[in-house]
Amino acid sequence: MKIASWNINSIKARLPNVLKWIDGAQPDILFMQELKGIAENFPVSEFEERGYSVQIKGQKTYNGVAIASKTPITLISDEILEGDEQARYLEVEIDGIRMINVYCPNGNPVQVDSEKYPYKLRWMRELVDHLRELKVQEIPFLIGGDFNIIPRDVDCHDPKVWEGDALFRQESWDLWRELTNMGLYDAYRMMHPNEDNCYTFWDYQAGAWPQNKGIRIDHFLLTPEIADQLMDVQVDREPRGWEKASDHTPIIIEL
DNA sequence: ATGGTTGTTGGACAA
Repeated sequence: MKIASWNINSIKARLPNVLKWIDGAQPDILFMQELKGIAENFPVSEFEERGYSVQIKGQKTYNGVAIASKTPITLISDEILEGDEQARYLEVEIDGIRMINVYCPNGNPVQVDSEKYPYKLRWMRELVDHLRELKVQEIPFLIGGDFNIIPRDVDCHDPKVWEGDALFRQESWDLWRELTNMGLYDAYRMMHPNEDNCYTFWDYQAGAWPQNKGIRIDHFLLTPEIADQLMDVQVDREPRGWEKASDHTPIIIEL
């Protein structure tokens, strides 16, 4: 079973690229983030024509997440923070496996007069607590998406550039540590423990892509039962080089 | 240090 995650940065702008990639890569399941539109405007039929069911949590202009799956999707929950206006979370069951698609808050700018960073930490705190609860209930699960956390120095081209950034600071690392220390396995690092050419995001600006100045912020985390079934993990850099590319590229796990 | 780009929108704001 191939499961992919891709921050597509607008389903409207990216539809041709997304369909092209799906037709080639043939994932069984695709997590999408940053739809940047309401559910009513999601091109459901384009996915159904290709044999996918779709679950959407949309919002005007910002955020938005969706899951496309070859086998039926059962919705468990579509928010992690109660009453959150931002569409960032989908928890479902597919093929008897609990799956969570997240678009975690970016958190920048980090400054006293901005609510962005406190919101990131609040959101992630709620996520960590919820995943702990799933562990207590002994529910095997996988969680994938744009975590907006650079786990370690090796996950970015130049740690100096990211110093102080919301994606690369102590509170974010502490939360990542909680995720891994509760027994969730970073799928990419299971298969590629020392790979430094591992990036999933390159900024549109300043030639980040041609100079390969990227960061690894799109992740899959697996409970041990799922991790035992992991066969392969790849980052597909090809779509980042296409015309009208998203600034992220897909990460694919194979169970 | 700043700005560089893309997307939603039709001027900022987010990333």
